Amino acid sequence: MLRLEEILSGLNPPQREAVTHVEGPLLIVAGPGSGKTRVVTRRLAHLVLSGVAPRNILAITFTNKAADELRRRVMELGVPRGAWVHTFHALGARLLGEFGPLVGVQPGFSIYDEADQLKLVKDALEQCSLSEASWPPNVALARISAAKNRLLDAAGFAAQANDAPNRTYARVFKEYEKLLQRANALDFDDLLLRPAQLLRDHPDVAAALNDRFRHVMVDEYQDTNHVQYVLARQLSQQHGNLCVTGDPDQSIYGWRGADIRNILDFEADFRAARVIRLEQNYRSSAAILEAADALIHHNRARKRKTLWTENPRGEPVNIWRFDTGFSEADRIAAAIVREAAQGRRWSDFAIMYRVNALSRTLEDALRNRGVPYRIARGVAFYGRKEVKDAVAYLRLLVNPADDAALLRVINTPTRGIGKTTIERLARLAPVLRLSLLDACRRASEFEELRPLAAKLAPFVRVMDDLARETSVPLATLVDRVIDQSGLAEALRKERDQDAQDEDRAANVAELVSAAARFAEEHPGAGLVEFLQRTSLIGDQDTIDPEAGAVQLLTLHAAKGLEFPWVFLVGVERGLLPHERALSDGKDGVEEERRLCFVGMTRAMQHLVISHARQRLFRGATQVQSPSQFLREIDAAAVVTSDYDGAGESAAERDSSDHRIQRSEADRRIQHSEKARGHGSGWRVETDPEHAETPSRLVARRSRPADQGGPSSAKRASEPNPTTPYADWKPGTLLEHPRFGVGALIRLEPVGNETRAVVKFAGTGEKSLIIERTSLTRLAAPRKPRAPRRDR
DNA sequence: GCGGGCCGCGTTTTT
DNA sequence: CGCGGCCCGC
Repeated sequence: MLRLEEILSGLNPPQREAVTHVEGPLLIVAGPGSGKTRVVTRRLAHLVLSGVAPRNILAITFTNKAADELRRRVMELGVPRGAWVHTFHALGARLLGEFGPLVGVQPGFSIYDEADQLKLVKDALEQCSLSEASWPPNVALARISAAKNRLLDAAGFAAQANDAPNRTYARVFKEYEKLLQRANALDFDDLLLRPAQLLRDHPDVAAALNDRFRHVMVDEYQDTNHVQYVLARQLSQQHGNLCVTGDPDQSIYGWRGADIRNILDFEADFRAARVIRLEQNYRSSAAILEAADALIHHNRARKRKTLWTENPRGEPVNIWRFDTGFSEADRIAAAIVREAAQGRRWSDFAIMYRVNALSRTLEDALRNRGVPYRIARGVAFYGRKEVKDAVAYLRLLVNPADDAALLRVINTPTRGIGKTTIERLARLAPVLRLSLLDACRRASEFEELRPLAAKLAPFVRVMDDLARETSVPLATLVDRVIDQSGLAEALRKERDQDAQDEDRAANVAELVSAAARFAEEHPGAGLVEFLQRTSLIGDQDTIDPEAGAVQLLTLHAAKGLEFPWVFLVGVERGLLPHERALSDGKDGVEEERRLCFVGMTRAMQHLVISHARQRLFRGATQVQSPSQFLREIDAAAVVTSDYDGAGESAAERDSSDHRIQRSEADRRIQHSEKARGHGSGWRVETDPEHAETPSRLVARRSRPADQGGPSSAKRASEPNPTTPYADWKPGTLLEHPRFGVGALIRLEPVGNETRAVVKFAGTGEKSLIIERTSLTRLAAPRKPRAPRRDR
């Protein structure tokens, strides 16, 4: 059971003060590494200890990952279940599930993602007879989104549109809303806007929810936009028990509508608000903190905050200068290999950059040196085309009015239903006041559609057959949908024919596992809940700091994470601060500075900030100059090294320099070898438990083995190449064309097939159906790992 | 209806 | 340089 001493143990005075604050508005300004999550979880526990029922507590986060983490940690503290812990969007969806009809939202509504939205806007433009050339759909969409963030619906936007372009956008907005409503669909912004309207227009609901949620907590408050601010306010207006946590210095989503003033003005907005500052940093060395603090002091839009730490000073922050992005990448890869040889785990390192485009060079360098890595970007699982297709079938099943879903799948896999057919359908369905699916179904009843009926019939039959089976267990249903829609077969055929490096059939099969897992974790939940969840999952949720690999990520993706070693690359004018932000004036630059601050403060022990004098960008070499931010970092905390520049000192010309030169030659060798099918790769020692420790991860090089890598480590013994998987043991080395080499963790029977759970050092853990994927036992010599995009 | 090829474009992206 | 969208030809 909960005990006060336990809840307060190990807390510093301000942390303790924050945890024990119960009544009234509270702002916790939490600097980086100040134990914020700890305070939030303990505070929630303390509320319960003081007599608040868990079900009367609402905690709002920004990512699913943060919500899951908070839920888990609160439970570990011994707090009984019952508190609502959600992202803003999931909360909105849940409230609309309950009160939706009051604001015109019907049960079973679909949530449209950006692709769906874009399609809808294009349709709306067409309806308004506007050309996409003069009225770029993404601009229109941005206006609509911005309007919704300001709590304006189509009518509200029209009312305040006082110039010609905005009046046009207002027409598009109105049409867009009409299409959404016809599909019984909501976009992401609606998940916030509608609940805000609900609470505004229905005081009884507002009162009931204030009564239900006696205590409201909002995390990452610096990143709230206007609707979120309004929603937080509405939900706590009557009791005033709103506790927000955040750090204005880490507000990095202004470009997306986040309003830093929400946190800066909290005290003015919520009278008698208590403000508690968490300023002691437990994460970073004193040198790192000092450097970051010096940088952020150049911002004007801040809240007073004095960061300090009791941590040792540590090494100075390193600034590394390079001639090219290539030598930058290779030097970093080499440094990681050298550190790894000393016993650092691969997952101790992160490489951060402002734009995704910078990741390629780094990937190449890491691959060349046999370093396993993971990228936070990339098409996340639910973003993959084939998965979205499968999900669209499910959406259509739940919401037959979901026209966007229908358009996605009506000819996927191909059924000979093409542009003309679809156009005719789309033109007539609204006239007949039918959803597209109903129009398909009843095509033979209408003269204009009758010629199409024969072609449409098989598709309609698929949907009708599936609709009759929705009572089977979730995973079974998902499996049937994939199977009976013909998706499974089409993807299998595709795989067998053109042996591409991505196993899309395995990806949709994985959706079945995801459904099974969901059903297990959420007993009683059905397809509707599963879909709601999948619609709200983002890339962020795929970052796994524990994976046995170096993590590559954008600065935006880095927030909330920490790593013993951080490399911040490409810190050059035009890149960080980014040129597009420079044109936004001072506010733009301040946000870029905060971004840099976020990156720096992810580092625990070692921080390397690098820049190159020239960089290959968009096929052309660009001359780059160092970022102004480098000058703003306290010189006393920094050591600068010029790696291949002309003006370097003799002291700088150490062995690492030679390493670079040699590695340049190596790269060329590797390049030609790759072309001949002997590319580099890595292999995993046979103990998956320790797959991430460098001593077990053996870089396999085609060049001589004295390259400074962990080459002294034991080599994996060559596995027997031709044994059926029945005798595959944990630790067996397997190869997958997409994920590379991994170690088997376990086998599980799935019907009459077998699932292999495999830990890939690059990608992390995956479960794959052996029969349906080309998972092979590693044979020597290994084939080149399918290159992601080598030339 | 579908695939090949060409053209244009290219921050960041919690949901 | 690489991707995605779009157009055109089969």
